[in-house]
Amino acid sequence: MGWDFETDRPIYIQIMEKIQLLILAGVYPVGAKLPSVRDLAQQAAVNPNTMQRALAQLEEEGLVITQRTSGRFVTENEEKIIQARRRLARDQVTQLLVKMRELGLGKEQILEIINEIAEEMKI
Amino acid sequence: MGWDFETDRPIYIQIMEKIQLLILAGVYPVGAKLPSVRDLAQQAAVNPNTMQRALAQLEEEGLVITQRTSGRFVTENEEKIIQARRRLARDQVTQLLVKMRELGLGKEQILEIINEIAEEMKI
DNA sequence: ATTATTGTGCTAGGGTCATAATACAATAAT
DNA sequence: ATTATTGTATTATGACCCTAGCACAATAAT
Repeated sequence: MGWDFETDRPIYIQIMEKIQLLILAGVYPVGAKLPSVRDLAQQAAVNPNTMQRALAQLEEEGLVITQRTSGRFVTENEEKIIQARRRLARDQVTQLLVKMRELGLGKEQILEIINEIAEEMKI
Repeated sequence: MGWDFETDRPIYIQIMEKIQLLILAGVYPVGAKLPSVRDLAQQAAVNPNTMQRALAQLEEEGLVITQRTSGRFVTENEEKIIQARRRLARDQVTQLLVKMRELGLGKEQILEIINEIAEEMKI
């Protein structure tokens, strides 16, 4: 199968973001063991080098901890996860509002579109 | 000066998106002449080849028309611009809602964050 | 004790992206 | 008529990305 990647951004960054999202969403819970580099690489249909690179990056964010020969684990620090989730959500919203304002839309128009699409997506 | 670019995506794509946004926002009005490839390249502090590539791409979207030796112009077809603006706005919102849902947030929480940030941005 | 699994490191090759430096043809400007 | 401006094309070079195919050291599993 493999994961879906956009063609215009480095794969290793998209992998990083995807795994981060899985952690923030609780798919990989606090303290859980991540699959091995090789397993994840196979899941994503990507070269192990690329997956290794993504995971090494993820480590710098502090959400993941490496134990040299037993594997990688989601941090036990739940507060860090909560804050990262909050920050990601706020960043996404900020990014949207900036772009909508650049398009010349006001708050009312923005909320209208959001409600319209939320309806379509059954949120 | 030069424009701001993210480091993780091709510059020519970011240029394409930026000029498209300027057109949709009316900074380059219907029928207006765009600056020349060389001028735009200098404004953006980018190689003319890169700017040329971005503009050639923009052309395929149909928002811009080229006249071989007099320059490039925003399309006279205002309806096309309106539709493109509407589509961009909807795509941005959809993209946000998908990500927020992946984060496990519900509609109420999403709207709360939006209002909070809209307040901070004085929208 | 042996084997398997873990993260990690290395080199080589092909592809895309961006820059640099020219060049050309068509037409607008003078 | 001459010059300047326009989009466009070409070649070369360096950087980064991704894959491929290895290899090694430490430890978990047997």
